[in-house]
Amino acid sequence: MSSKNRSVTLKDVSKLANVSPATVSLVMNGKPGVGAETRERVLQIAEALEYRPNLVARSLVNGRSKLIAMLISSTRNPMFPELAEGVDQALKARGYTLSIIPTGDDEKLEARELGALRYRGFDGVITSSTLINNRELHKLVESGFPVMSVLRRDYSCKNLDYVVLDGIKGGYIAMEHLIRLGHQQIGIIKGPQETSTGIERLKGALWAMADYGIQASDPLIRGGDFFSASGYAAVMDMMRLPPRESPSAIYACNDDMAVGAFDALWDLNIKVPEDVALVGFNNTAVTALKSVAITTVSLNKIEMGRQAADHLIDIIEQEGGERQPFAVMLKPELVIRKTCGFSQMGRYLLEKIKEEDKRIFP
Amino acid sequence: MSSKNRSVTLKDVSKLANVSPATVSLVMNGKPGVGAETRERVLQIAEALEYRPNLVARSLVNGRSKLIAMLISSTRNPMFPELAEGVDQALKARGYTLSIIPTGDDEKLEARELGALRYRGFDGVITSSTLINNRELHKLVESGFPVMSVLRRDYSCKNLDYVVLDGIKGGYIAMEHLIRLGHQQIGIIKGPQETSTGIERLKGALWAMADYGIQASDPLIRGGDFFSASGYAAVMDMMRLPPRESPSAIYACNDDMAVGAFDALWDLNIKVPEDVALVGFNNTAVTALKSVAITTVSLNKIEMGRQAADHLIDIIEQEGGERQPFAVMLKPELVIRKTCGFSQMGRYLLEKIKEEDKRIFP
DNA sequence: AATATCAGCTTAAACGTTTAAGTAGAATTG
DNA sequence: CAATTCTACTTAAACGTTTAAGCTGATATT
Repeated sequence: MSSKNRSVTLKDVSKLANVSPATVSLVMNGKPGVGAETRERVLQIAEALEYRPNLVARSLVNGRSKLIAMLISSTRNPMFPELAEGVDQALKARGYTLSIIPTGDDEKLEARELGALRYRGFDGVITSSTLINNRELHKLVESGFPVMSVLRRDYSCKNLDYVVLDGIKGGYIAMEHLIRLGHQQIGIIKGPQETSTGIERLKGALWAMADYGIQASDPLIRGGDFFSASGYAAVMDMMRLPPRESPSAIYACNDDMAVGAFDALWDLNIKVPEDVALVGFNNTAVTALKSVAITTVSLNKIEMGRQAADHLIDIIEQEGGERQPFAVMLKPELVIRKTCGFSQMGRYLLEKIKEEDKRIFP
Repeated sequence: MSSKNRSVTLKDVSKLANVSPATVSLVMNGKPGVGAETRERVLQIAEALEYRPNLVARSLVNGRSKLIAMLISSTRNPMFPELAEGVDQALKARGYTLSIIPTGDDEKLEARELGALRYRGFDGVITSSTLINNRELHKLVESGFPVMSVLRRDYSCKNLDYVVLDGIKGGYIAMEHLIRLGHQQIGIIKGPQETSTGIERLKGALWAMADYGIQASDPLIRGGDFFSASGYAAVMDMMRLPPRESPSAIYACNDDMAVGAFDALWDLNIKVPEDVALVGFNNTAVTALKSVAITTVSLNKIEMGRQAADHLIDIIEQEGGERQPFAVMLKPELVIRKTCGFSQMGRYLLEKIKEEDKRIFP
C-alpha cells in the first residue's frame, strides 16, 4: 500500500494551502494574526492530509519535549503501579507522556540516569527512589532542572520539592495500635536507613513506644531492606529468642517485609494473630487479600502520584516566576484487618470449643 | 550558581577546538576521517565541557529517537511489572528508553495512542493490551511502523510480530492437572473473548476435557473479565448450584480471577483444596505467597518482555532488509502449589476415618 | 613530472518546527 | 489627504545535530 513513508509536514500543508509555513504554524497553534478564511482553509487541508505536528521538531525549537521521566527502583516495587497510575492521570490530562527508568536502587545507575535526563530531552523528573545525600540529585536540582520527589525525599537537598507521606505519624499509629492491644514485647523490622521512609517509620514507632512507656529492646529491632526476604529472615531470627524475650507483636516498616514475616510465622507454625500480631506499612495490594489481611498503614498512592505530577508540570510551565518550594505531606491512616487480633477473638474461642468437643466426644 | 542555563553544544566544543562542528560530530560518533591529534583534542575538550549530544536534535535529523513505547492496559495489571522489567533490560542494554502508555483497555484511547505514536517520535511500540480486530493497530503495522505484540496478539493482523505464551497448551495442562486428580465437575472462569489469551486458555481447557471424556457443563462455564471481582462473582454464582452440579474444582483463566475465586470460597467457608480445588494462570506474584499458594500456569514474563524488546530493536535497526515475520511462542509450565489437593487424598482418608468413627461412637 | 588517490578537514544543506522582524496594502486618524 | 496604525501575511533565522559534497595539500602511481 504505502510506498513513501515520509509523513505529512507543515510544508506539505502550506504548499497546498498556498500560504507560508509560518502561517500554517500560527493556525495549528491557534495563534492570532491569520484571517478567518485562510485559517479555515488551512485547517481543512491539514485535516484532509491528516497532518500531525512533529513533536521532535517542535521540541527542538522550544526546548520542551512534553516528556516526563519517572525514576523508580523497580517496576516490581509494589508501590509503583498505583504511584504511576496517579502520575499518568495527571500527565495525560496535560498532554505529557511518561517514561519510566528503573534503577534497581543502584546508586551508580541512578546517578548516571539523573545526569542524562536533561540532554535526553526530558522536561522534568519524578523520582521515587531517592537515597539520602544524593549528590547527583543535588546538582540537578541546583541546576534548575524540574525535579519532584515522591514517596521518599532527601533531607540534605534543600530545594527539592516533594510529596510524601508523614512517615513518623504512620509509624506512630501503627505502633500505637499494637500497644493499645496490650502488646509489650514488640518486634520491629526496620527499613534501610539511607531512605527517608526507613528513618521516619522507625522514628515514629519509637516515639509511640516512648509515649506509652514501653521499653524498646535491642534484640527486637532488626534491620531490613524493604524486601520480603529480609522480613522473613528477621522473624526467623527473632523467634529464636527465649520465649519471654520473644515478641508478641511485630511491626514491619513496609508490607513486603510484613509479608515475609507472615510467611516466616506460617512456616514456624505460629498463629497470626493468636500468637503473634503483625502490622505492615503501605497498604499494598496483597495485604487486602482475604487470606492475608494484614493490618497496615495506608497512604493514597494514586493521589500522591497525581499531586507530584501535577505540580511538576506547574513548575515546568511557569517559566519566569520565582519558584517557591513545594512540599506536601499526606496523612497516613491505619487499615485494621486481621493480623492484630481482636476480630480473631471469636474464631479463637471457636477453636477452643472445638478442641473441648473433641476431648469430650472423641 | 548557574546563571545561563543553556547547555553545552557541539558548536561550543568546535569553537574551543578550532574545528568545524562537522568534525566534532565525526569524533563524537567515532567515525573515520579525523586525524588522531584532532580527535584527541576534541575528545578532551568535550570531556572538559561535559558536552552531551542533544538527543532531540539528533532525533530530528536521523529520524530515530531511541524511544520505545509500551502500550499496556494498566500499570496495576499484575503482569506488567515483570514484563516491563524484561523490556527495560533489553532496552537499556541497547541504549533505548521506555515510555509507558496505559490505556485502561479503552478501545478509543488505545486507538488514539496508537495513531499518535509515530508523530510523537517513538521508534517502535510494544503492545500488550491488544484486542482482537484492532483497526488502528492494523493500520499502524501496514504503514510499516515497528510493532511488537506481547502477551496477547491479534489473529486478524497478518503482519503483526509477537511473542506470546502458548495459551492452548497452558489451558490444557491446567485442566489436565485437575482431571488427573479425579475431578469430574470442573468450573471454568473464562477471560474476555476479545483477547487471544481469553480464547486460547479456554480452548485448551476444553480440549483437555474432551480428550479425557469429560463433559463440559454449561452452567459451570462462567464469563470473566480477568479482574478479580469477576472471579469472585463467578464462584459465588457457581456455588449456588445444587450440590451434585456444583464443581469440585475450578479453573480460572488468570490469577486475578483465581484470587477472586479464592476469596469467594473463603467467604463461603469452603475449604481449598479439601472441598474445592483451584488452579489459576500466569504465576503472578500473589500466588506464591505461603498463605495463598495457588497452583497456576507459569510463564516467563521477564523473558517474554526481553525477547519482544530485543527483537523490536532488531527490526528498527535493520533498515533495508526484508522484514520477515517474527513469532515466538513460549511454553507454559504448571506450578503445583497447594490449591489442588493431593490433599484430595487426605480428604478421602479423613472421610473414611470419620465414617469409622461414626460407626464406633454413634 | 604530471596525474591520481587519499587523508583530513570545511561548507552547507537538511531535519520540521517556531518566531521575531519585515512588508504591503487596507483602514483609521487628525 | 498625508500620516499613522492595523491586519494579514511572508521571510528568514534559529534550535543542535548529521551528512553529502567540496576542498586542499600531501603522498602514491605511472
